[in-house]
Amino acid sequence: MIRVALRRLAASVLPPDPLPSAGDLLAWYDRHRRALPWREAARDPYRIWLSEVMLQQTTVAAVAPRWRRFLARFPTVAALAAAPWEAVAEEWAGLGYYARARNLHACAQAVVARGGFPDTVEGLRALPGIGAYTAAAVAAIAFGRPVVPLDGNVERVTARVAAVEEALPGARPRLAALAQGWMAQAPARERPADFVQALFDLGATICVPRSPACVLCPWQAGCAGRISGIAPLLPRKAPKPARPLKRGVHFLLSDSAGRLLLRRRPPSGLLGGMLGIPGTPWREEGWSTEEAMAHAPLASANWRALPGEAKHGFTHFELRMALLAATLPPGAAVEGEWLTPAAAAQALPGAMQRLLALAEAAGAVASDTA
DNA sequence: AACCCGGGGAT
DNA sequence: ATCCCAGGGTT
Repeated sequence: MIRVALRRLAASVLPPDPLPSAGDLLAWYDRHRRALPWREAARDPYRIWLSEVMLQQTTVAAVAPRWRRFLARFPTVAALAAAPWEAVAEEWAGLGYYARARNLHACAQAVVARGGFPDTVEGLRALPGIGAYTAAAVAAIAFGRPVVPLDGNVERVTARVAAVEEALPGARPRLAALAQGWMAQAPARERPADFVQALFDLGATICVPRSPACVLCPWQAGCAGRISGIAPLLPRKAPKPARPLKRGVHFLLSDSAGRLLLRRRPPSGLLGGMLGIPGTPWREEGWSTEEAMAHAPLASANWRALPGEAKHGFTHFELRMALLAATLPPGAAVEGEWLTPAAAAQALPGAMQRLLALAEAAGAVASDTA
């Protein structure tokens, strides 16, 4: 209450904060911009869009090689649209947030159907997998629209420069308005693509979450957070709840050729549309052997428990999986797809790869270290 | 508004 | 162990 009163008093007595200089930031960007693969080519909306979707909650270092590999396999939006889902899923395996891949595929088909990418925020926003952030990012970077996408970098830079003490996510509209106000200045509005990427680079290389390098910052002189000494504490965030522990039991069935039984998971939900190793649902209560066996792909087989557990952390829960292994009895038929261990390691999400590693450590599958 | 959805790197 | 990352969809 006292703080709010003081801020009101200050606002009534002191002149308004000077706007950060877009020119200073752009001059810094011209000297220190990161060399990223999607900045090398001309402004191809397909390549920009692909990079933005891959970069959702995924680091630049992880995306760069996958972006190149994806484009080598699907060089155009038409090629992506025409590809079968299985090929897209295989190419996305390991990148996480698999709804991104499903929406990417649907978006490519929608873009081809309408004859190309829309060049406005509203048009982009209507496409599958394109939310407020990606619409603004593609509009600014690929089409030169003067809009600022609000990502984690821009949130952090803006909260610090303006010393916004309100916690996320409540502060988001205020931060977006502040950043959009900067874009309205010259020369930012003449270089929208560079200005938003300059904000990204500032947040990624100088205005980092912990220990920001304020002495190197082109905006240090006008940064209210630095001046008041609270920059490293911003932006404030609402506390997150603890993650529960869940357990599951999985079944690794090998045929006489050493191939493994996998099944395609349901198209929506956790790891949706991806291949998986058959198993029980994942729940907080543990599984008895009898109870788990009801979920086995084949009841009559030489199932044996492998030592240890596979652990995997998801955003909202921690997972521990036990693994039973068996070989396919002659003449038995089961539903699913048979893949070699090497092919499985290529196609499976990380959680399932943990199970494969457990099996390899127990000598239950051929380790493909060749 | 609340909840769901991966994986990897830095600290 | 925790935080963070060029977020989006569903209900």
